[in-house]
Amino acid sequence: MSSKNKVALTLPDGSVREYNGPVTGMTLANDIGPGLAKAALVIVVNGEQWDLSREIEKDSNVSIITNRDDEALEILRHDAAHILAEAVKELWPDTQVTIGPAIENGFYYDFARDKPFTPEDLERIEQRMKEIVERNEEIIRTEMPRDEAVKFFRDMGEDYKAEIIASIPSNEPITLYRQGDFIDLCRGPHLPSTKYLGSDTFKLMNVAGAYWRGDSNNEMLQRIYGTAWRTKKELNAYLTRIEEAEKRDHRKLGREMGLFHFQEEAQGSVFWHSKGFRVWIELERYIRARLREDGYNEVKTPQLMDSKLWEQSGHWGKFRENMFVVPDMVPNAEGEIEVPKDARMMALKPMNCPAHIQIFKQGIKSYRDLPIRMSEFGCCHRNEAHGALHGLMRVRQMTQDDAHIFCREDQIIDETKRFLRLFAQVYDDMGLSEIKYKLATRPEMRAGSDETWELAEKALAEALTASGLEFEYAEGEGAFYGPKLEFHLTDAIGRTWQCGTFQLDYVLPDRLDANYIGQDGERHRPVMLHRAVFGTFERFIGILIEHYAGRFPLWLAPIQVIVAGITSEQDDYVQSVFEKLQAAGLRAEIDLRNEKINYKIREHSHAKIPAIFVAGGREAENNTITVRRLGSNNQETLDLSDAINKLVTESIAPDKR
RNA sequence: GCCGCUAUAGCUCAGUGGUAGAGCGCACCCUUGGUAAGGGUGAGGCCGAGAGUCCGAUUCUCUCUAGCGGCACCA
Repeated sequence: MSSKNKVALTLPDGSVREYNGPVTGMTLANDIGPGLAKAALVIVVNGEQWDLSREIEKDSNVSIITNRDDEALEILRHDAAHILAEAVKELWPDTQVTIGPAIENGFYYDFARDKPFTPEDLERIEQRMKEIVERNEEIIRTEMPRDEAVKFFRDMGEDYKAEIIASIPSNEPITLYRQGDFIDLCRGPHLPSTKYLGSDTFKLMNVAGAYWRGDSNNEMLQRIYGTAWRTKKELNAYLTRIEEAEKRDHRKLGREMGLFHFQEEAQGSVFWHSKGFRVWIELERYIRARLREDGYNEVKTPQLMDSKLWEQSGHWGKFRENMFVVPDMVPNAEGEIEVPKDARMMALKPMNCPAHIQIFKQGIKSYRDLPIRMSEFGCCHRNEAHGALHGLMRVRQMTQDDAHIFCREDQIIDETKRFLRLFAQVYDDMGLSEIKYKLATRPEMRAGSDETWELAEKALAEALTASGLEFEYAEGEGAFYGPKLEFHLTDAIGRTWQCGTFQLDYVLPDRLDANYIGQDGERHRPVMLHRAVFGTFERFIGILIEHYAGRFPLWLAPIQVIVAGITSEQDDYVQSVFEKLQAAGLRAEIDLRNEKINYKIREHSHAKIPAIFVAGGREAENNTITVRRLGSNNQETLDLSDAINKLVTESIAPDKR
């Protein structure tokens, strides 16, 4: 028991330091050693990050965060955001500040103002930030009573800040941070002064619009993004990393490799060129085989269906603005389009599920028939917002490797596990390992009872855990008809995309009146599991292009091998090699151009062709071939049949190995 | 859909109030060369679409369309 004034601080190594009264983190660090005092950034007091200048009044467990700790970077970036805000306020005092957190790789700050920031403004701001860093302004924490704080910010014309205070729970203190003349509402903690952020370790990246509080009903603010690091070296490494990553961008590679293109007349829909479509064909063959192995039966359902069905399914109500709707009519002889009032409305399917239920409903199903795993490479159309479209990742016409599993409630966990096994197999085959698993739970707007949701969410969590997968919850992100598992992959630029999905649905079978006869002779509702492994071919191929940086494994490569001759003397031999490669089922091309071998090698290497077969006089004479593989500067001369066999073996798809 | 930026040759990009240029690619010719660019010649553009200002617009202004970066929405 410590006396009233004494403060005992327990360090991570278990040692205890006693003080005769309140003590700051800075004092403690100084007492431990001058080296630590220099490196110290923030102190953790009973698990909570505190400023070094804040007085610790009670016995506590403490640890000191230095520049070397990962947490330091986040605090540094948060400081950078404040310095950004200070710079903007100095340059344009009328601009209102709102929020500015640290994010992955950097920070941002949202401002409210009429005039947009220009690139020149960004330069000025960055320059001013450097000045503020050099000023080495002390960052001072103060607490303020709630009412006073609201008035304080209102008087300054900072209405957003006043609004934020109102949303802070009443049991939490209102803290302000001052640096120079700039005062911001902030939870903290911050570093002792602005110079802790180096003047050459950060960079402003871009400006973008962002809604106040993330709500599209609110006004739009101007967000400035920046990146910040411990050292200039780290900053440069990051900038280089981004540059490198941009080279893998599937939109760039897709054009360079001639895989696909987009054009205005078909916004958001892909023109697949023959090379790109070869990847698709191979993937489709592969997943079809995997699905068949796993007990799925493939179907094909209509593209265009009466709006009545969509009304019944609930899509008309919930998904209407994303649906392409067409009247069931043709233009008159003059080509004019007049839609009669009573025209039947048809919709291009945005999903396959209602159609699959129609198939399920044909005939009477017994509990013995379940589960039924019904798959379809369904081509769907969704009228995505213009601003959402993004290369292959977000399109308006997409083909899913979709399937619906109709099952009894007692089969849910087994079916989930079974799906997770399939999923793991497929992603392993593709060499994709960095997958984020998320369990999306009940949203505010939802159908079904809480008990049902409780059960469904538990079932998914249990199946994930049983499959040994680590996951995080995405609260409130579930579909209105049920919770879902989301499988996220990251693209070259660091954005994450949901590919595979697994959703529980108690609602749709009910709305569309699907039932089966149970053991008890009564009718029961089946549970419907919506699931996709790739998600959509479009997005998945986009991810694969970036994942492989265009260097597809042999089984997926659009062109697997190119045969090139050294001189025109070997044209006949080269032609015969090419024919043998084709006969062996390989995707081969031939290069008889009047170019030097150096040139051909360079060009085909740039085109990311996995194998180049070179034939000169020696090869033609001995019936051999010299093989050069992508990524290697070595070459190897082999008997032609051996070389072909080797390639054939290597190009066997994972499902046939 | 919202905020901002961009749109010139197949690709990457210069450029100008007086209707355009480079490199790569492409075509033809010379060259027959052994593993990442051999040489020469040449053909390609309604300067995204529409309107306005001007004697004259690819250039300035406005509208539209598409793309890009975010936000919102979502596989």
